[in-house]
Amino acid sequence: MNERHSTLRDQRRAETQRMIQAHAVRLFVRRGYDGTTVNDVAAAAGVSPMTVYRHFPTKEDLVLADQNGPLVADRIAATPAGQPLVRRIGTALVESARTLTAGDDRFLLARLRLMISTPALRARHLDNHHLLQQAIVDGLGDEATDPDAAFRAAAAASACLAVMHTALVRWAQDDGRTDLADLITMALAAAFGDDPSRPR
Amino acid sequence: MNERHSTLRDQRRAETQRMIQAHAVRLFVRRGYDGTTVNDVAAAAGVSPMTVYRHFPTKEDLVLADQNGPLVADRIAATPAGQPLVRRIGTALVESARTLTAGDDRFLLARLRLMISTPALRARHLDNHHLLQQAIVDGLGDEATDPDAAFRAAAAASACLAVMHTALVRWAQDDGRTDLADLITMALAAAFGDDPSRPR
DNA sequence: ACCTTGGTGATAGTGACTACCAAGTGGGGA
DNA sequence: TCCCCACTTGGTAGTCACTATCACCAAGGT
Repeated sequence: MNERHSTLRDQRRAETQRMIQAHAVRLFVRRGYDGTTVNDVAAAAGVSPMTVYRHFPTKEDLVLADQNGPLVADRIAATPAGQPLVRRIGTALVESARTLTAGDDRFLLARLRLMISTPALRARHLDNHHLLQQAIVDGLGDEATDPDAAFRAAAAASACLAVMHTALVRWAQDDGRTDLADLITMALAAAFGDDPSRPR
Repeated sequence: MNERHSTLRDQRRAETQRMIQAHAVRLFVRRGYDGTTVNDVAAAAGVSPMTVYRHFPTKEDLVLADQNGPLVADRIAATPAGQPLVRRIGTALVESARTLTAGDDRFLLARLRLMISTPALRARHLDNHHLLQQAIVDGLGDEATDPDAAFRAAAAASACLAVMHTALVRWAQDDGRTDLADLITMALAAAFGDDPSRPR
């Protein structure tokens, strides 16, 4: 069939998505999330409302959509299996934060501030951790086969992700001045104990 | 003015709220959350849609509304300040779970299953932890005055709440057969390693 | 040259939610 | 006891997110 043929179409599709999202975030920042309708976004982007809904199923996705989720999950699955799970996940989260903040922070910060200040966005953003948590548990597949081990892994993963979210909130409040990786490290230490050498 | 005069009116108000919520959950369980409109709920409860919206600002509140939040926050504030925060919060959560499951579980379980299976409800339920987290940090007021201490407390609180949520999901999946307090204890041990028998 | 596929657009809905305004009712002060 | 008023409720008409269904067009492979 058509597996890798339609790279050009994929490129155009990705480009229109990026363009629509850029207009959306710009309008949301300027007029507020609730003060901006999807029709406004469509008009600003020069497309029909239908097109916006095709690329972003919900209005919230206009802010929340990114490709960072699987990246983090893969990084966690690649950590050595010997260490305790919270340390493995924590390390992967800190490394991901370093990668993420290496580029342009402004767009990321704008989106993050919207996510934190808007209840609907904050809720969905937290709920996305559910997917990441499942990906983590699945990525451990062979290590945690019985239900109890999977449950324990899920508990550890959710705790780490919640801690990261707290650090993200703090980072956004500080306008990105503090290093995100350091914030996550500090938050992880506060939650799980700050002894770096040995599992407690 | 009218401070404590209207106890009778408060009673009636609470009663109609309880009645509307009971009808709502019953319909949601039977026909599904998305398959039930607020008008359906209003009709089943014998009131106008307006009245439903007055008592429950959003459709989600028909499932999520309860009075357990402040109860937990108070219990945490009452824990001895000497112990590490995750242990204090964890203990309070386990005790709250015991209190909560002492009564009738069926209504609680039905609501919980709805919250877990319905994306919009799951998101809001997680977001409610944000309020509880803030209440915990505020309840510690005198103990954590500088911003860094508050940040660390927030990180610990969010981690504990996320772990509790994982236990709640497992509890609902087990139809409440396992003891909720035991599940929370196990999940806390998996995340924080403060299992008295064997730190991992 | 077909014609299949995928992106786009217009129309007409449904349903959650929000003013705004009208009416009844119970409770407390005169 | 009676009346006033706050509280609760109901109706109407709207906005807005989102969906279903139609048709159109522009590639891209055969």
